[in-house]
Amino acid sequence: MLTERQLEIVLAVVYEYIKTGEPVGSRTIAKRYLRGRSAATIRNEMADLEEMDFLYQPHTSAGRLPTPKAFRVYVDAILRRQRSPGDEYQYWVRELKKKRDDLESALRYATKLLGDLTNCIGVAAVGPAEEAVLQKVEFVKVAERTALLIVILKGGLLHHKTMQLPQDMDQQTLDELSQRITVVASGKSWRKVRDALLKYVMQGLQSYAENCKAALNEVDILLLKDSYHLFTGGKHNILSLPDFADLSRLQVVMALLEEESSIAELVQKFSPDKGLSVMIGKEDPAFPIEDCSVIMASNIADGKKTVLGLIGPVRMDYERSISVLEAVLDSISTDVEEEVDDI
Amino acid sequence: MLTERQLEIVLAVVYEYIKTGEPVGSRTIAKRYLRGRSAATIRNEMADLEEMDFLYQPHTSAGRLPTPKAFRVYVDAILRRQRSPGDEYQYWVRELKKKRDDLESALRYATKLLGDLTNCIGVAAVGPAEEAVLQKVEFVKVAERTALLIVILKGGLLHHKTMQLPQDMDQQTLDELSQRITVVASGKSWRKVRDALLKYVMQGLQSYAENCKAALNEVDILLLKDSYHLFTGGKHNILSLPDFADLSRLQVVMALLEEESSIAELVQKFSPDKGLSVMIGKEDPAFPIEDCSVIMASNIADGKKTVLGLIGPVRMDYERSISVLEAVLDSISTDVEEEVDDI
DNA sequence: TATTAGCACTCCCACCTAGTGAGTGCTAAA
DNA sequence: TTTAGCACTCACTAGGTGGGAGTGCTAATA
Repeated sequence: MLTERQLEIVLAVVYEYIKTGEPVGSRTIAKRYLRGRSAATIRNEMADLEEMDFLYQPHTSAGRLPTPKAFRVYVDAILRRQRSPGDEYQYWVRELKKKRDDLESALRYATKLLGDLTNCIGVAAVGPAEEAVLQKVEFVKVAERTALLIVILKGGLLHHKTMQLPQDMDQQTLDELSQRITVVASGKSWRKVRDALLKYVMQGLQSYAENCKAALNEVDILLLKDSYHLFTGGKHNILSLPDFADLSRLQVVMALLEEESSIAELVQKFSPDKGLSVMIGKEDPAFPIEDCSVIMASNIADGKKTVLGLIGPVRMDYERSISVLEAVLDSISTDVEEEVDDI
Repeated sequence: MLTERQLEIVLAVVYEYIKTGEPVGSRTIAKRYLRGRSAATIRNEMADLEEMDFLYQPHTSAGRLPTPKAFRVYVDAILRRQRSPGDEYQYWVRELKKKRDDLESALRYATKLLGDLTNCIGVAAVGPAEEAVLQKVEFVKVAERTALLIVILKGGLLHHKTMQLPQDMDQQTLDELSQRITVVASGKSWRKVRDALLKYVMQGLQSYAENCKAALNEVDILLLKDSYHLFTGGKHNILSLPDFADLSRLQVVMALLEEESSIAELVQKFSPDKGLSVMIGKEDPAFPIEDCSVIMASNIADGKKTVLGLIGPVRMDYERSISVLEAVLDSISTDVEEEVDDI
């Protein structure tokens, strides 16, 4: 589809455009990237590339700008090649690792860091605690037919939720229920024990069958179906970018970011085994903003699916952004070992 | 200090400026606000008011703009007079009341609502649970000399925190400790029982005196000294305001908002018995942004100090903003009754 | 056939130049 | 004390100009 030389030109235009933000002329390319050829030759190639929708001119007598298609080619080239971890920002990443206390605050800090290091907006999302290992499950009665469900995960993480009970239940019976669940589930991941649990839990609590089912279901929701919790940081960074000098464009981006639902959709869609992915311009309908790119990567942290991302202008330094993102994600991620033990 | 007529002119200039955003001329004031007098008269008065630092001219041949001093006069006049609850936004406030589930999400929603209704940035902060009534206190061992402290408040609210124990302690002893604290504190506010608690808690746990002290201290921190948790919403609103057409100004505001610490300071300083207060321009050093005003009000919600605020341009519709803020705050606030019972 | 030098052409942009109008300060009269 | 009148100031706009970067096309060249 593209000749070797055309590819070279496309990559050069994108690279130069990312650096300067200005339309790139044939002379520049000839002088800095394809020294053997003259500007006229490049011009001919460029005219072809324009027909093929890799380049376009903002007006007749201007240089060329890359289209999203050209960015795609450029980013794919970066992703294909082996990336080396940059050094300048390693200090910050170590700093983050040092401060890493609970996941929430780590992510909050990470989004700021991501944003500041790349001049983009940092986003983070934690999903359900699918891989987490349980330590204790407890129900506390807080009102008639209302209980507070508390799940403590290994490492001291705590999840809780207020739930309605189909039948009223006194605290003693709730304790019995808590006890039964804890005995079986402790030291294992919920995903593995949930199916085997109901029969055992019901023993001695037959008259509360409905409650038992409801209780297990709520734990299910809490640990497996909990929606993603979002963080963003460094929003102010993009204000200084020339790409967003236009206020109306800025407003669209900010409004979308505050909406959260579209970001959540984006994260939801992004399955962790995808590694790292880059969306350019309006490639993904969930983030339909021209001139914005999204980079996302994910891993497991504290037993939870964790997605880290960057939102910035299409004209961003992808190379740097990607390696910052990878480094930060790496320093957030943890592997929690699970006790091997059956019911 | 100001004659009756001068005051009238100041209020008129502020009012007109808030409406139009343009410098206000003597003719406008004469025609719309002081019909008896001619423009020339108003001009003379205005020259005096300029000397007194209530008005200024952006350039020689322009109308007058109000200084922060003039805004102060205007706002004080509003605050002095009885305010009527507006009707147009009552629908949204009712909606908020309907959705009011847990305090966190209510505040999150409230900040959005505040922002959208007033075209400002909504902020909210919840402080320590000073007034809350306890239901249960529990310690769960999660590692060698590390325990998870869980405090359940009446109504099913939960606070938790990981703490270090001076001495190691097995779960059984931790249970004993939990039990002792719960028995005394349940049904009362922590503030009232904390001082009387230590002696009782130590009984039977003499050899763990250090741990007991540490444990009570941690509950103290969790319930009384916990720092404010901040929310902001509707940040995108100010992007469309002509007052922030200047990107650099916008950037300063956004950066400050993301910093959080200065907002926290602002909230911290604001003591709840102050009712409602308005800071104009750089009146408060904690929010040193020219052309920005802050309105804050606070109350108790779910036993916690709750501050609601608005950050917007100095040129905002104070009348509307104040009444929206009061209405939203009112719909968030709750009074929790406390059981009357002594140790 | 691919490449290149030359040249006319296009169009943005920065700069300048009135012209317009809203609003002022000052003065002198009511 | 108030007001009409008038000269003056200054931001804002529209229209005009020159320079420069970059193009497309053509014809000569390897």
